[in-house]
Amino acid sequence: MATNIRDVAKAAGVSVATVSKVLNGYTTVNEQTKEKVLKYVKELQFRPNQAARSLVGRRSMTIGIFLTTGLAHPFFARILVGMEQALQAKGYDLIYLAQMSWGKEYSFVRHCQSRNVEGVVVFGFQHEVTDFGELIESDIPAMFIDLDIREGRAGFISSDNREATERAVAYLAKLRHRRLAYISGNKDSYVDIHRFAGFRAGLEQAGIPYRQEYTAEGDFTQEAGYAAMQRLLALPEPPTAVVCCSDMSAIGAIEAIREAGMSVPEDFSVLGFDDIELAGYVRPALTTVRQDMIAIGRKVIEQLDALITDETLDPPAAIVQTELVVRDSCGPAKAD
Amino acid sequence: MATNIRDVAKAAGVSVATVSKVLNGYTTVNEQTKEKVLKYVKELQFRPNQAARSLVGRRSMTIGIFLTTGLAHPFFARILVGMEQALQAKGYDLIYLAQMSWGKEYSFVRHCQSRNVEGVVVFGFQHEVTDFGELIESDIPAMFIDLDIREGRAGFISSDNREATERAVAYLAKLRHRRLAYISGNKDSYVDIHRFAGFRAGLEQAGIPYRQEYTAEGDFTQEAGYAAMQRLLALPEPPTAVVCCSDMSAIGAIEAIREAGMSVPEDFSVLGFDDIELAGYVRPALTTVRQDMIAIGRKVIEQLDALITDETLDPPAAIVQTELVVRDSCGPAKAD
DNA sequence: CTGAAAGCGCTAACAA
DNA sequence: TTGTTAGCGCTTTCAG
Repeated sequence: MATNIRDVAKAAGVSVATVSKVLNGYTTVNEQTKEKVLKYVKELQFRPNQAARSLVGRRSMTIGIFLTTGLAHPFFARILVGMEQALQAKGYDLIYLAQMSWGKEYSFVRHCQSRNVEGVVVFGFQHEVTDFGELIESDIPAMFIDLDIREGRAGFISSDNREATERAVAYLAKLRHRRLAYISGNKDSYVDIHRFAGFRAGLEQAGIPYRQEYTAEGDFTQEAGYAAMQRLLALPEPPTAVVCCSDMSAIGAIEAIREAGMSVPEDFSVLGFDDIELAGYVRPALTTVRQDMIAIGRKVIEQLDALITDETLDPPAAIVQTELVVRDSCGPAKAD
Repeated sequence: MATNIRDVAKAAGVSVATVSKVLNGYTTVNEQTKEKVLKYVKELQFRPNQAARSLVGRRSMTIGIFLTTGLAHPFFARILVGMEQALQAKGYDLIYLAQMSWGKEYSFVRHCQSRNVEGVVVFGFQHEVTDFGELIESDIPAMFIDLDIREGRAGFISSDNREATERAVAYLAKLRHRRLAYISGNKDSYVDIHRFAGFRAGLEQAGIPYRQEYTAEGDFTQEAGYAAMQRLLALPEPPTAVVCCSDMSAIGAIEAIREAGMSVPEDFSVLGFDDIELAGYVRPALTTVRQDMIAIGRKVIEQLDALITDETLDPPAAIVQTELVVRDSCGPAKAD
């Protein structure tokens, strides 16, 4: 059986209260006694039972995680890596609330409460999919990734989507492209709205008029990228370059371009977004905007911890820098 | 504040004991009372506090997870997807014990105990890296993935590595390759031992004598695959086909073959293992052994649940079927 | 500076 | 069939 505080107290010849005080850093304990207690804590490898701890109102050191998109999301793994570092630094464990499915009978908030979760990180891209009202009203500290919710005790974090896309357009413009297209992600998603805004801003910067027909709707997937590109190519005056809202769309777009008998980057430039692992392996290797998912993971925990430990803190809207990774999918515009 | 059992009892006009009995499925409760209690449970959205529950010795419905390799492992995401299904079905939540680092000061087992974890899944590939002795002695039900530990209350699960590789060799032999090489993973890993055994068995089946010099040591990475292939290519009589212990090694191997001025699959056939996402995207697309990581994830939880709920159960050694995915990286041997 | 005792939310004997 | 009560392991007043 696991050792408990009484075992330690008995071994050290003190009361459980004293052991508890030592463990919780009270200064009202004699240095001698403290040493003695600590000695037995180490010897017995005692770790206070978290359940009992959180029961008496102490911190549970548990953070919950929820994904609206399911575990299969391509970034999830990397975000987790980043979270891991911060989790360790701050002393939290991460609990994946598996039974969750938002809706009528089931209450995510209740689930969190029953698990004594101190805070929760939510990862997803669409507002409509789920109703976060209950969570926001619950006053459980929360951090959203790629979802601009900032209300009550909930903040969010995301990449600098707008600037990143603006820079991407500038890069393409420097390659002398003038007919620039945009393949969007899901139209109402936070990231798409900002990337699209960046696209338009970039156009303006470069003195290129915006053309409605050069915006093709997608949904972040390869299939959508493929279909969107086909539509773009069917235009009377097709574009010569495209910025895609995701690497997967970019891959789909390249597929469509190839099928139309053209090659990338000679005839057409394709710029992606994300820099997923695949990006460096497909041919041509993708020129793309790298999102620093590890930094996002780390920061989301740091911010959440801040929210948890400081009740008065205004919920953050954290932005993480991106970087344009130049590979082989973009080239100079052909003089025509 | 979260509702507790007393709130429900008060609302329903019964004692807390009655509420508890209803919730725990005791049959000694009047049908009327039960209905009434259930009504208020639903109305107040009551969920018993897990901490209190596990404190009194009830099940915590919590499974811990530990990765010797860190979160960045390429399979982890897919395994998680599989685990998710089973977790939901069985009603567990998953806790990632983040502060862990095995060794002197830190006890993984204590950590599990302090979190009232009912069972734990461990994922990694090398025995040496960590000492699992403490875990095995602790009697905490455990399931290892790709690590053949079967002792006490610990079992394991893995793909049919031996048969898979044997089949892969048979496939290559059918393409009339006779000079078959093997690029290994870490030599002492469970999976490599079995894959290598399968390689030799396949050779024997095909009536091809084993040649020591055709076995090149790697460590699952792309770099190792690249280096191993270079060594193979430098042989006086180089092989014409290679089976690699991972897709990443296969990708590295292809790189080396190209650099040597040959092409895949025309001059050299390369067969991978895993079928990671990349496998279908690199050129040539990899012919490879697909590991069903989703099934592994699902099964590992099911087996762990069995171990948890049945104290007398013998720890399982579960094997999951693989499938040879034929793409473009293997072709017929050139008649020479 | 130390310890006795109450109580966190829940379950399980035991009484009624 | 229901309620009273002790106690899980811990923290925290409050006396000593």
